[in-house]
Amino acid sequence: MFTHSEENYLKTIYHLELDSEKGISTNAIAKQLETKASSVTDMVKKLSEKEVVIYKKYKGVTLTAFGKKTAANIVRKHRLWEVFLVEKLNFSWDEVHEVAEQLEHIKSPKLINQLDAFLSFPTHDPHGDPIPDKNGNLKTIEKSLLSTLQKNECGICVGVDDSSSEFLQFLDKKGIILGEKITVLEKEEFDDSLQISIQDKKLSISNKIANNLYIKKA
Amino acid sequence: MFTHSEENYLKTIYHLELDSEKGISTNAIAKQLETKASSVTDMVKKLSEKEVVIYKKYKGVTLTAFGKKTAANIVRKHRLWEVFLVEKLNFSWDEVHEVAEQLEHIKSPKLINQLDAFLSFPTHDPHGDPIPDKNGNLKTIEKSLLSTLQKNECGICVGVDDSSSEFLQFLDKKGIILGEKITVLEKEEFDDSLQISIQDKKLSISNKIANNLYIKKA
DNA sequence: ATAAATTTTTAGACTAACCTAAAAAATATA
DNA sequence: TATATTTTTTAGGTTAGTCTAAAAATTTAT
Ligand SMILES: [Mn+2]
Ligand SMILES: [Mn+2]
Ligand SMILES: [Mn+2]
Ligand SMILES: [Mn+2]
Repeated sequence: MFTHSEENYLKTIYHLELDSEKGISTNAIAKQLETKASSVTDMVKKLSEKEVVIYKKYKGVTLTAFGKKTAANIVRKHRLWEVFLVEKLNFSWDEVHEVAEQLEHIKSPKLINQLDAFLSFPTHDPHGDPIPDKNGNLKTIEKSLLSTLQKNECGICVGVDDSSSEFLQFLDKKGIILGEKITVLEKEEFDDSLQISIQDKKLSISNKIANNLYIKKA
Repeated sequence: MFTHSEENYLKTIYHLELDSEKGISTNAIAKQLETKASSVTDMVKKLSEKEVVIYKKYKGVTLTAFGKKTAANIVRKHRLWEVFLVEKLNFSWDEVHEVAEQLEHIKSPKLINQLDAFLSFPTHDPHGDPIPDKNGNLKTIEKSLLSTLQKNECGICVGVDDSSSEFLQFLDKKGIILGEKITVLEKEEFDDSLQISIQDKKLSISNKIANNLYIKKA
């Protein structure tokens, strides 16, 4: 139905649409896919032909309902494979993205349904991102950035915003693990750094870190 | 390193070389890959550039040592994925080929090593075909076609020659399962059909079937 | 409101992987 | 051995997906 490349475009547009109201610009897509805006223009014309996006020259693109569902399914596959790699093949959470990037393009509805069952129908991937259901629906939980918590507030660490290996490895080193309770002990005014406790340990983290960690308020 | 298409060519040449002494003709490759001989000529030139095959105009191609190792690794991936699909995801042996055909192209050495371990280092795929080791070496066991057995001889059913879904589903229907002991009760002269026993059942099978089942003599 | 800067599209070109039709080489046949 | 048949290669063309450079549209700044 869709080529490897078309699928990557769809997924990118899907992600970009999640945090933006307006049409997605060719430049934004190009930046994400590390390609050129002119290549994006060509591709969005094709995607428009295939009725997965609405494209108005100079106005950017938006996914159609069909496009959204198609894209969500690719995201579903990506995240399920990530769970598989971590849970079953002992990959660490900073190693899975690249491989999932390939696996997400495997075409077999049975494969993905069986995988889902094999993994006991996970709801989130190793980075705390929600896994779309078969119909492409995302159930979004209300989560806040750690940086928005006040002194003495606490919550469960449920996800990361930046999921680069560098950041993930940094979290590993600090001992910050998804699913653990984090309490803000102290909040420094002048640099917005935090003193937190997690698993009986106390540690100090910068605002940059706090801006990339999601907390579900208790 | 190699494109999806190059990998498919390598794998095809590898399989064709297993039962042929001479160079593999462009026509043979074209037939297998359902493409045209002229396309094959183009591709073998490229593969020759990349030093995975030796190509002499009008003389066919042969894999180099490097090409053989590369091809064996693709076959290794294909067969490990087939095991995974059957053992872990409840696919039946007639459904796995198409999906493995896609999965074999996923590039990640760690993935395949971990998968191998996860599956407890299987030596054969669901069709009884051997899985090459990390270095591309195949350990071939001596097996015979069921059609070569004489009356009252017996052996373990270890593989199929034809692994089309039609044939595999036919075997399922008949109750012929890999790993089971088969005894030849009777051999008809005029049509080479056999009366066999398997798992306490007696059944009659045609020569065509007997020519597509491998037996390890007891 | 005009001009300048930025963004986006168009035009033209490239490569990979195919194709068809024609030419050339190898093989089979008389 | 000469001729006919088959196999293989070459020549030229197509499509997908990419690129650079130039043109056009939009946005920002004066
Ligand atoms: Mn991808
Ligand atoms: Mn993820
Ligand atoms: Mn393949
Ligand atoms: Mn197989």
